[in-house]
Amino acid sequence: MEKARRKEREFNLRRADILDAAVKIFAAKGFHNATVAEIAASSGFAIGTLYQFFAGKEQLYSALLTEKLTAMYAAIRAAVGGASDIVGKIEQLVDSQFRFVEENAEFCGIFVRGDYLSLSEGSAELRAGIRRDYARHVAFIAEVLRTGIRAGVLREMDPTTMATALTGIVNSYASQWIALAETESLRRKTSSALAIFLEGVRR
Amino acid sequence: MEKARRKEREFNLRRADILDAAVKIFAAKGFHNATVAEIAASSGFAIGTLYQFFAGKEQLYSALLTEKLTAMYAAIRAAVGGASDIVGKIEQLVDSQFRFVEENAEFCGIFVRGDYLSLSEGSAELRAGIRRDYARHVAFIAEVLRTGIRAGVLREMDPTTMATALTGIVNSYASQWIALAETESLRRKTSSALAIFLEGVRR
Amino acid sequence: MEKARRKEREFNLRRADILDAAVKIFAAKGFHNATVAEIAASSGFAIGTLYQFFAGKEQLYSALLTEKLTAMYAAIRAAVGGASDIVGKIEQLVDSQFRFVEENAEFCGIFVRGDYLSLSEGSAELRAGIRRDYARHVAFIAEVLRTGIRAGVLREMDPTTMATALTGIVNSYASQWIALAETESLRRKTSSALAIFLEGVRR
Amino acid sequence: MEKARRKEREFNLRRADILDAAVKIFAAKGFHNATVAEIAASSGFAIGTLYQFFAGKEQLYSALLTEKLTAMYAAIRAAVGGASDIVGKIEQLVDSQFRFVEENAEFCGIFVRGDYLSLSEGSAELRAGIRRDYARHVAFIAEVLRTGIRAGVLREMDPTTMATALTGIVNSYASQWIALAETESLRRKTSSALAIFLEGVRR
DNA sequence: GATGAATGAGGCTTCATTCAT
DNA sequence: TATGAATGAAGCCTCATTCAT
Repeated sequence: MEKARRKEREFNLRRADILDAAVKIFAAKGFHNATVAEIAASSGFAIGTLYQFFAGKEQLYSALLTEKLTAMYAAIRAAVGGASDIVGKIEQLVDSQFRFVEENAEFCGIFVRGDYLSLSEGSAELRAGIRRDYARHVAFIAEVLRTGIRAGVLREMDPTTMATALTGIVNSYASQWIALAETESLRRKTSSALAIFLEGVRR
Repeated sequence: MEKARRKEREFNLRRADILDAAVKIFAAKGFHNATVAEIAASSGFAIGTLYQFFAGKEQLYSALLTEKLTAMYAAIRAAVGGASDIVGKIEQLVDSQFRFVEENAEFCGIFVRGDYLSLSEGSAELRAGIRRDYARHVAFIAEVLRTGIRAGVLREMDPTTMATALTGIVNSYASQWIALAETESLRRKTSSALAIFLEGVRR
Repeated sequence: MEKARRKEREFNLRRADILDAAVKIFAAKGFHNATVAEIAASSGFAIGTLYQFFAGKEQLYSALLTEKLTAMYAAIRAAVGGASDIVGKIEQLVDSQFRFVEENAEFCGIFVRGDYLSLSEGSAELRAGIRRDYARHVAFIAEVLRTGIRAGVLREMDPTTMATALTGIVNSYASQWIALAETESLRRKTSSALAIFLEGVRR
Repeated sequence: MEKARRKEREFNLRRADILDAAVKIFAAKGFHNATVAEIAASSGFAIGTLYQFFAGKEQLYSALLTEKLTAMYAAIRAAVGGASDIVGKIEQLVDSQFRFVEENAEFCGIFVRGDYLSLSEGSAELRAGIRRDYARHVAFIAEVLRTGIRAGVLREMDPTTMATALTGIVNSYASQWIALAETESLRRKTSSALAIFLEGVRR
């Protein structure tokens, strides 16, 4: 059936419209201060319509976080996979994350704003899922770094600790960029972040 | 009047009791899921009594954040001031922050949990204040680092960017420690963080 | 036109299908907890289609009650009309009602469940109609009994009161049977009900 | 503490006020068409206040039914206990039930209206409880009648069936009285009901 | 000063009904 | 004619705040 196809495509488009509207509101006001009515109005649908796409406010929020983060992690892995040498991989790590932040500034604002997890106690599931995915991401980075250590390019050091430092630097640059609503490209900072991580700041 | 003194001292003690109870609740459930009734019960006061110490829930939360952060920044400055050379200052920067996190794990959990800013739109004031203080903190660190650059110890590089990287590393270590509820002292990680920041990870 | 005939017949068949599906749902969950979507799904029609047969949920419910009850009253009258003597008529009264309950257990469950009248204030009409029909039914029974009194078979007593007692006994037997989901035939109880009504329980 | 006493008494008074207001509304409009706001307004409290006395709308309704029915069953048992001979006991059974109906016409209207059980599927508990209590009541009546059979006063017959018939007659009289909003005392009908139950209608 | 019961605005969600396809 | 996605009014409930005791 051709019809079913089109239906599904339209469904996904509308769903994406809602998510787009929701990101803006959630990023601007936080989970609790955003109202379903507001998101509905902003997405151009009636309140009831949202409930045909998402089972509730929390599920909408949850879908937002989960899907975007999944995409981000995937993009980063793809970028890293495209580089051949260690340093290139680390550079891609930083650069692809910066690219994602630039392209999803509003979404990332949720994290800088800080309320990405202020949900009812019920949804420990989402919290756990996000944390698990983050842990996996750090583990992935650690694995990349471990290769560098084995290759003798990086210092002998716990790779997870190294990965923690790297994500810290990257997140901090990104947070600054978002918080200050800087217009200059964040990606220009890639080399700076990379340099500090690789060479340190001591002369 | 001696009486007025005692009154004030008692007032401050009670106020601190409330804040202590509030930290635990806010850290455990987030701003919106914590109820005033809960905080009152946990602090041993009646609901109405809380309103004699704080004008409202947001103000209580605000006081909590502001005062703790002020103390933290002050502690860091004091620690840095106690060191004479650049590297020692940077070490104190890291170490004193780690110490604060260790001693205020619950409070810092608020930040890792992420909802430190999920307030009503009205309190943009608090948000702005926290951001301003953070910016000042970064500026302070940048100033320390600038001295290091001038002294030829650190690389020629934008000191604010350097400071951003440093706070990123420190926060990332701290977040990991809190999120994983690690028991081992966070301060043991000081040298590791310092090494990465100063020397980088490249062999 | 032959076509119009077939159309009408089809219309009535579909209508009956919907009513059949509706009885089950209403009986199981009550008027308010049953949803139109549920009835539509269960009857195999689309939601919108239901509205071509019934003007609304209440009207559907109303039609259900009215038509079934009308059929029941008619069946009872027919049965009573088939008997020649008073006692035979009363026996038919009881027996035909029991038969209807057995054959329409789900429908009667609506009454035992109790929400046959929990409608919006608007539909006082239906309420009134059902009550009127019930009053007529009681009046009909009273008339039958009056004949018995005149014939000297029954005690001198207000026939309406007698009729009230009889319907009470019958309804009570039926309710028990439905509530306990008994498998044994309810009609076996006809003689028992009749005996109590006619002879009483005193030895 | 004298204070706690008074508090509790006041609490119960207010609670009773709410129940009184609720009976009227529920009886007039049914469970689903009655709104919490309406009950609150009618009882002179704010909406939120109701929730300090009852956990929710269903619990309020549930308390209403449970408490009233418990009182009714208790009153009936007390009345029956006060009679010495079988016939006197049966008479008390009928009379005390009629008295309760007269004194609680509004409440009993809930049953005549019929929606006493149209609750969400969740509260099967209440439904089960009411049915259990009713079964116990019938069993109690059956026990009384069994004594009459043993004493040779009543016919040899299944006492539960007899009890079913008796409750049917009584309920039917009561329903008529409520439905027709008759002003004449229902208790005058006690002897009529008793006569039919004991002697039947056959001359 | 301390208390905590009362308040009621505001949020999330449901579902009967409509109407464009 | 049949469909079922969209609609939005209306209801239940929460909880920060007040104020009479």
